[in-house]
Amino acid sequence: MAAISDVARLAGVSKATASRALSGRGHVAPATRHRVEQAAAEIGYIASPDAASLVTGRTMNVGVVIPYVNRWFFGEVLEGVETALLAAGYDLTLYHLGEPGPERRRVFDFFLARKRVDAVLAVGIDLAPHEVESLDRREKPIVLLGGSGAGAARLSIDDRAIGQLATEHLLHLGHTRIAHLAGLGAAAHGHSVPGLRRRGFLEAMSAAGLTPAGRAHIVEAEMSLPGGYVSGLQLLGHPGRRPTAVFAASDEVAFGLMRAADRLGISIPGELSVIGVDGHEYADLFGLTTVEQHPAEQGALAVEVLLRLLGEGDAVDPLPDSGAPLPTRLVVRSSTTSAPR
Amino acid sequence: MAAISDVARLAGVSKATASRALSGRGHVAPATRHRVEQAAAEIGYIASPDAASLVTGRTMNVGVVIPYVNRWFFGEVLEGVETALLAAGYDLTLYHLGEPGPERRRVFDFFLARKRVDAVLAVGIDLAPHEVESLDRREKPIVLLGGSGAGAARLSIDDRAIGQLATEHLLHLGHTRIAHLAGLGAAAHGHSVPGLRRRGFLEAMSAAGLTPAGRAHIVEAEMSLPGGYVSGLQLLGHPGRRPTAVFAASDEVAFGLMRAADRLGISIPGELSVIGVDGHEYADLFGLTTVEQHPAEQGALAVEVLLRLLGEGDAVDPLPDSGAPLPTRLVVRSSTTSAPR
DNA sequence: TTGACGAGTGGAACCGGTTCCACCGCTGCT
DNA sequence: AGCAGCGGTGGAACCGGTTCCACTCGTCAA
Repeated sequence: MAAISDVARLAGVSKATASRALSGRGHVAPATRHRVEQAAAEIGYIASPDAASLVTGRTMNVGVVIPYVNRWFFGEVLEGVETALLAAGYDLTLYHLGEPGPERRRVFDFFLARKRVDAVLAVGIDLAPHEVESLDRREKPIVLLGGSGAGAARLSIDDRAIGQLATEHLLHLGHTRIAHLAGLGAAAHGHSVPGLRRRGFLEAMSAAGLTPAGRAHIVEAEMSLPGGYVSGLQLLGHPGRRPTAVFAASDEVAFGLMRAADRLGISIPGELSVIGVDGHEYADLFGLTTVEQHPAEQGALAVEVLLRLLGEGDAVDPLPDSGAPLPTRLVVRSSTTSAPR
Repeated sequence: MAAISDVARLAGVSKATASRALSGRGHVAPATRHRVEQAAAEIGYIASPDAASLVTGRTMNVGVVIPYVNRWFFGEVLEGVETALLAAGYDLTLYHLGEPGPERRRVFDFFLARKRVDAVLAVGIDLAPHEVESLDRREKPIVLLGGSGAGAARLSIDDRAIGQLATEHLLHLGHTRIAHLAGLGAAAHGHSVPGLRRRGFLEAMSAAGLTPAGRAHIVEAEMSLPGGYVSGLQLLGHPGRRPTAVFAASDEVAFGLMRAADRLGISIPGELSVIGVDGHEYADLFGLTTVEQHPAEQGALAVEVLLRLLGEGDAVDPLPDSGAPLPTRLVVRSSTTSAPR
């Protein structure tokens, strides 16, 4: 349709001047700028981002890699990221990485390697060294929110401290038979989110002189409500040595556990205290005690860091709290209470 | 980095031939093609999509406009859409439209109007005529999944029929005092999703010779779990003429209602039958009777239609069931039972 | 008065592909 | 034998911007 040369002709200036006037770079007399803007508006000129990208090398587009969109935490992050990017004039290209597989390789080698994104924001993903390097080589900044990957900027909460804090809350209430509904892979991957939360749990327990009753008191669950339900039934199914309190690796897992308790006729918090992690939007409704984090804000913050890396805005102000873990907060509700007797 | 001219030089051919060899368009001798591919692999050549877009006008990128990412239905659709687009080699640029506001205008006038997307897929959004027209003028196909917008290809379930079906299920069980937890705006916007479901409800009721007991038996709720809880308390709060069955406009609303019933000590299904709509992943766990739809499949189907409109693939095979409503299915679980006495 | 400098502008190269057109040589048909 | 037709290839234009460089003109300092 309308190209910048049309605008230039209509305004009686050269392409060069029209470009300067519209993009705001370089010197243009105010009167000229006005004429060009007028002309652009008149013919409904819209710049082609492709042409601009081709020559500047900047696409104004950020790739977001995320393992789930339908888990509360990730959906919330995505919303925060999208809003922040849009506000900065950036597009967001979404890559939903399922379980590690051949698809994943395709995303990194084909989609992200092309010159279509200026940077990559990975949420809750463990990046392999060659994946980081492949993006590094193309000088695309990477920001990690949670997850891991050597050599990339990284924001995250302190999952170990969270596990500790949640467990200590239960300990302070006098519980001693405390179980942990961990995320899948907690035992196998010590550095993963489930792994760190599990470690915090174990540290708090042993600091209190307690050892969880064997593997019966640490059960792994898929990090979802149904996962919590299934593993919850398993955990609570043996009436003999049933725990009086459970630290669930996420709120969704906790909801599933509560549902399982309900099904088994175990009252909460009377017979069982439950604490989760996340600050899920339903936590209040279900009276779930939890360690809150704020995924939408985290997403916005990650975008801020990313824009800094891209040299956007005044490079003067330093990164906000770079290095420090993101804020979390213990919120006590009705799902936890003192140990029975 | 490496440009196609480098590949061409290394392979000893012209840019033109290198381009043909790599893109697969036009005639190239097998031996030549092989030499070019070899050369491309050797220097790690990756084509610049910007340059290609500039000249072909095709971006291999689809804009997806969605009002929520953190509602189950929408998250599920998004996953389906993303997977299908990725498989076809397309990128997905996400635009999260909050409530109608100034942001929305910006998305349509600035982001979508540029030449960066080949087509737009709008999920659950009512497009204003000028929004459709603005995209039409730029010859960008639009596919609607749910929502409305004259002049665009549209896929949707039959929300009126669903309301009718759900209500009839309750009627068949002998209920007569049936309430409806409608979505926000159901009364005001008759053509919206909540509006159509409400209409189906009313039609089924009057076909059975019943009239809902005034406005006390149709309450509007935000289409979320907390929304269903709040409005559920309101609906069930008057013990006098409490309904024996409720048709909730979505599964999430139904979950909230069930939670409210729980809080009020009303047993389900003993004292109250509940039916929802969606086929939420938690429905099975909570024993919720529902009219299932399949958002991920719907998303994939919408992508298929979109690719057809873009002339992708063999244009021979016709649109799948174009015009016919998307499939839904009544799934009876333990939240509904015969009317008391 | 002269020269340096900066604002303001135009010409042209350039980004990295795709595609039109011309051309060559070979096959196969008349 | 002559020519149409096609496979195979290269040259060059082109997509729509941005930016380097050169140039002019006016101002201000030496």
